[in-house]
Amino acid sequence: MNFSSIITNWYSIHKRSLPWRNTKEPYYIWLSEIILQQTQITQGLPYYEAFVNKFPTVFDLANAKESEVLKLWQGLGYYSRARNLHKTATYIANELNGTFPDTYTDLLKLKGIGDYTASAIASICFNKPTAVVDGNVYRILSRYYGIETPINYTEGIKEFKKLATALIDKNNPAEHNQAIMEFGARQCKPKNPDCSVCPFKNSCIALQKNSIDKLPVKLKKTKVSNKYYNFLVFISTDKKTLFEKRTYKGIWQNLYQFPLIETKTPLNIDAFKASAKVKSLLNDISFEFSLYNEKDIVHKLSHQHLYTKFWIIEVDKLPSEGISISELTTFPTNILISNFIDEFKFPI
DNA sequence: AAGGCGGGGCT
DNA sequence: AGCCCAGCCTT
Repeated sequence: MNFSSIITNWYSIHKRSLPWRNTKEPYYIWLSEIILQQTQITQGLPYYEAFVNKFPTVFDLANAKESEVLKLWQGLGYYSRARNLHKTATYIANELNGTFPDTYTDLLKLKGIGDYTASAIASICFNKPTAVVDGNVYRILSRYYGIETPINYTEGIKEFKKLATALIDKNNPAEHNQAIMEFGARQCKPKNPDCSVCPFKNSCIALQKNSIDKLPVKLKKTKVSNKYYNFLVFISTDKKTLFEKRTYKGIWQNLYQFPLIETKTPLNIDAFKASAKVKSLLNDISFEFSLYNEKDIVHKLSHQHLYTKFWIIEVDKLPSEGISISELTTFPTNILISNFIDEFKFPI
């Protein structure tokens, strides 16, 4: 049996039942692929269900406001996916009459669709022999063939794409692609795979050379920077607060948050009171403030650690136009703000 | 070519 | 604490 047959045989026995495996409708496959980018199935699954429920067709998604899409995406991370999802839905609904492109090349032109996703949709929906190369495929191929080329540089990316393309079953690319990814997720796992039950145990180079835990090779280290976030949680006597949209580039673009003072070093109470933002906002206003959390809440992103304080500022009247506290949960926010709103006892 | 972009789970 | 996850976009 060749590589593809072994993989698809394994898949026919071990595959999980997942909602997007019951359809070849491009809209649903696209939705699932975007949600699952850099996201484990257990984390993405409830979001997929929510999106299918709220936006059953690409037209429903296109007709929504971006803030509605972000609200449903809240907590999933990599929010550019949601913004691009909405942009592409609008394009497909309005310019393509709701019909998805059916080739790798045309799919690749869409916002938010790169090599992996174009290959996935073209193969699963349109039976094109376009091989997917995701984290699972890198791991399986590097181990099985004992390939030590780093997977995060151009040379490795091209080498693995070429190999995956050579291996794909042209008669059944949809099944092949899904099978190899499921095999990577369930059998050829990153840590402690049970190679004793692997169908490739007699031919896997890494297993023979005892190098399973060294492959795939990935060189870059993401360096993490520390930042100090001070959120200003205003509470007025008429039960309003200030909530702002992050319109600038960077993390959490187009999500909402309390007014923020960002510093490179911790902000003590005196520095907080002396800060330009506090002064400008609270000039000529009487207020009382307290600190919600004495110890910083540490919010860890892949490339930043955010040491966060929430400052509670009670005022008679807001320094500028605000929103009703009861409306807070209708705005899309990051998980940090969302958790605070859930846990803090606002006087509603 | 390199770096930014989230949040959760596992070891 | 570090790595990984059905990657993509901008610079």
